[in-house]
Order: sequence, then structure tokens, then C-alpha cells
Amino acid sequence: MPSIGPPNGVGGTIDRVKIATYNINSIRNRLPRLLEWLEAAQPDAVCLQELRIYDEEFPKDEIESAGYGAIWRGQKPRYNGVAILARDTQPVEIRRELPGDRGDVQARYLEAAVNGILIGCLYAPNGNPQPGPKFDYKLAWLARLAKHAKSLRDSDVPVVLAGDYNVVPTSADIYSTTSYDDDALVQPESREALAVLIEQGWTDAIRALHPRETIYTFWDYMRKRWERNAGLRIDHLLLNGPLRKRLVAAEVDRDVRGRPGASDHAPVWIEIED
DNA sequence: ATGGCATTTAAAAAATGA
Repeated sequence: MPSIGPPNGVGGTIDRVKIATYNINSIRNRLPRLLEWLEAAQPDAVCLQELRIYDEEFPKDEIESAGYGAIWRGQKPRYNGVAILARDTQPVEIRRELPGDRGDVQARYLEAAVNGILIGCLYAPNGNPQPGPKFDYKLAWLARLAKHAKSLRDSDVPVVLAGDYNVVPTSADIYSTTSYDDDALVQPESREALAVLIEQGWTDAIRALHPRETIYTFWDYMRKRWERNAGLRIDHLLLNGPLRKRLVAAEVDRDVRGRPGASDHAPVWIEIED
């Protein structure tokens, strides 16, 4: 089994692989920040969401110069958009859309193999306002994801489904507030849709290694929610059994959210060992 | 119930996001 990333030095060091997910909220505005973070964090694979570009606008050359191969899917107009980056290699694309709705033109799913790991990169619909057609679309999309996930779970290959699920799993995953009571992100139907997925046999990587810690991945730009640490945990990495066995770390790069001109999300990552 | 903020679209105010 080949390892990805740089050599590990001498003397029986175990290969570690780092996989991250990051809702970047416009790759055009955020490219310098992204490149800084790639350089500092050195992830082996990255799932990006909310590129907010046309297909032909992806900054392929800059990403390549940073040492990453990439596949991506943009959209016209510039909403949504997802990409998978892989250090020192080219992701092998498996699919560009979530099965189950041929009429769905939104760029919200990409799937690729990177050095023996199957990576699903997803950007679930926000679903606001609820109730309404956008919330219906969100629930239908998550149901399609669950159906597809079931087929992936049953493979012997290590699989990670990483991205912005736009679901706060429990009340422990949001600051103390009533502001989000009517929000699609915390509704019982949204939480149930995520729970269905987990119950299939997927592991929420952050919660597996930090069962009781307060951990957020998103802080709204408004009302000084970053400064107040009024956050939500909505970006998740779900692991199937073969990958769960190899999980050794799961963290949020919180500092990235505090930088000037940052996305409202922070990167989330896992490390796995052979 | 509204607005607070960032971004895109499009040329002022509206849509989208979470």
C-alpha cells in the first residue's frame, strides 16, 4: 500500500494520513488564505465546499503550484461548488453527483479515490427557510445521501464522507441560544436525517475522539459571534468501519476562522494511521 | 418580528447563505 505525503524519516515511523474538510465560502476571495493554510497544515487530502465559481474558474495552476492535484465541480450562477485536493497526486474521480435525482443541477457532491481511501466530498443544502421547498430539498438530499452512503459503507475499502452537512447533531453542538430555534440546521427532521446515517454504522470522527468537548466549526459573521465563541458544529467527517479502526486524531483548525477575511467556517481534519 | 454580515448578481436592491 503506497503512502501519500512526504517521507516519514527514519526508524519505524508509522505513516500518517491527514484528511481535511473546509467550507471556504468563495475560493476567489479566499485563495491566499487557502494557500497559507495548505502550507501550514499540510493535509494529504482536502474536501472544499462553497467554491462559488464557474467550472472554468478553478485556480488549477495555483493549487498545482502548492503541490496538489484536484478535481472540482463549479456551477452557474456561482453558488455551491465542491473540490477534492490531493497532495502529490491526482484524485481519481468516481462520481460528480449524488445519485437519485437526475434533475438536480446543484454542485454539491464529488467522490474520488486518493491512495486507497474513498473520499466523498459533500455540501448539503442549508434548507432555510423552514418549512418550505428549500427545507424539503434539504431533507430529500440527505435521504439520497443516506441511500448512497449505505452502498459505500458495505465496501471493504476505507471511506470518509466529509463536508458541510448543515446539521447541528445535538444541542451540545451549538452555543446556548434561542436564535437558531427556527433554523433548518437544528430541526428534529434534520437531526434525524443525520442520525439515520450514523446508525448505518458511520462514525462522527470529532465526537469519537472528543465525546464531551465543546467544539464548533462555524461562526456566523454577524453579531460578533466569533468573538463570543457563539458557534455551531456542522462540518463533519463520517468514517466507515475500516477507516474508523485507523483514526488517531480529529481536530478543528479554529485559528483559521479568526484571521482577517476568513471564511465563516474553520477547517476540520482527521489523521489516520496504517 | 427584525436585523446583524458577507458574497454574488447586476447596476439598486435582492437573493443566498447559516
